[in-house]
Amino acid sequence: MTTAVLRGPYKRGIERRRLVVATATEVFGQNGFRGGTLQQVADRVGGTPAAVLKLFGTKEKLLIAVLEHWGAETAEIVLQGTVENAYLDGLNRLMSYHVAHKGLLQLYTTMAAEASSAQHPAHQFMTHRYRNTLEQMRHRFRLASEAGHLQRMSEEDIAHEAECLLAVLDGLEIQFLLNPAFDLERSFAAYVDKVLGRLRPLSS
Amino acid sequence: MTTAVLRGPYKRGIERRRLVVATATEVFGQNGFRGGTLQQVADRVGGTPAAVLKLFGTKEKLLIAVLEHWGAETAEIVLQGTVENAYLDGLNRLMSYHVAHKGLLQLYTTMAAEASSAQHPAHQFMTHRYRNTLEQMRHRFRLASEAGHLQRMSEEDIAHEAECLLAVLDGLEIQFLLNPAFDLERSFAAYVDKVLGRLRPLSS
DNA sequence: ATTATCTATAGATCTATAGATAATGC
DNA sequence: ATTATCTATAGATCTATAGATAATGC
Repeated sequence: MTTAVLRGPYKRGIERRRLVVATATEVFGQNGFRGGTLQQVADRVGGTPAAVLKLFGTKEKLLIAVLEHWGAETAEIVLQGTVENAYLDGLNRLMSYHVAHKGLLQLYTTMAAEASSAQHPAHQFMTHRYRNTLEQMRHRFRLASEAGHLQRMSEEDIAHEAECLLAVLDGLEIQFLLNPAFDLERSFAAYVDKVLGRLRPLSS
Repeated sequence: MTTAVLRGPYKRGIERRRLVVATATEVFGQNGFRGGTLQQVADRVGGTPAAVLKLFGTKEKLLIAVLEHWGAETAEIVLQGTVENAYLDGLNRLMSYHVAHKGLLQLYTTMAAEASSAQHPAHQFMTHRYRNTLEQMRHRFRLASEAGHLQRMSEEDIAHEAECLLAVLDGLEIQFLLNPAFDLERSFAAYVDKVLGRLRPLSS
């Protein structure tokens, strides 16, 4: 009776997983989780649904992998922002990234809408994500305000600015997806400028 | 050889269609068009998928009926706004309606995201809808500005205000769907007040 | 007599599993 | 020897159609 030794995934398998995640991002983004199929993913990577499932176990686990990849990717970009601008420059960078990676953007907006049903497998992920994002935005406005980079703001003002900022972000992204000619980066940057202009300290 | 005489739908059939459209709004809103099934619709109205299909022909035609119903319903509400406020008060009313009719709101946001793929049956409908909505918002800002209810605005300013207005509308709705405790009406009204305050003529 | 609904079913999916074959890496 | 991939397939859907039965309204 020999003991089975787990060696973990091969190098090629890891690379394959990466490709499948990127492809599933597009498929789920364009058709939603329930509408997108493993067959579509397999076709696009040149393989079979069975092979895709062996790599991730179930369709739901594949979605989780896709969402986590998306979360890590975007968080890193936003954190490149600076305190002076309440990290709004990081959000500008995020817009550029989204324009360049439309599949990820489609996944994000599709999941935000689809996952509002409590039964959806991404429901928890998305509600947590939104709560966290709003909290971080408030935190950054607060930091910038306390450091004197922005006016003094009440907690109410901070909450409202954060809500509107996230809303404009999501809303302009939808407009871009429905009209590829729409200049997402320019429009969002204009909103950011307007916000910063409005909230700059009066003294300086 | 008798000539077949078309009598059109019975009273009960018309009522049934209304119920199916309302139910399909929820089903497509919660699961998307591809994810939502005729079986789900049939279960909720207490019938069979075959009966639902006989009323609308195909699943796609049912979606069209749902979208047209939604378009008519919302357009009527927005038109209750006044020129003095660039019809922004009509949008406030729309928010109240959406809070009271969550299924319709879910359909709207889900379709906006899902239909960005050119293959989606609602693609044309949604791209047209967004183009029209933006055009109407610009038109209303222009009217209010020319009538002296708002500051003089350049076409660029008007375009940017319209984009942001629609974006905030969509974005705050998503936040509400992902967090039912979120006060959508209050938040949107606050944005509207901010916009009107910023754009009121300096003289008055 | 027309419209509406149901049962039954065709034909095409979809997810997931089983078992065999191929590729990778110790 | 383990991991990865394929073929084949089970079992459960899904849309849509055909044909029979029930309900509606002239």
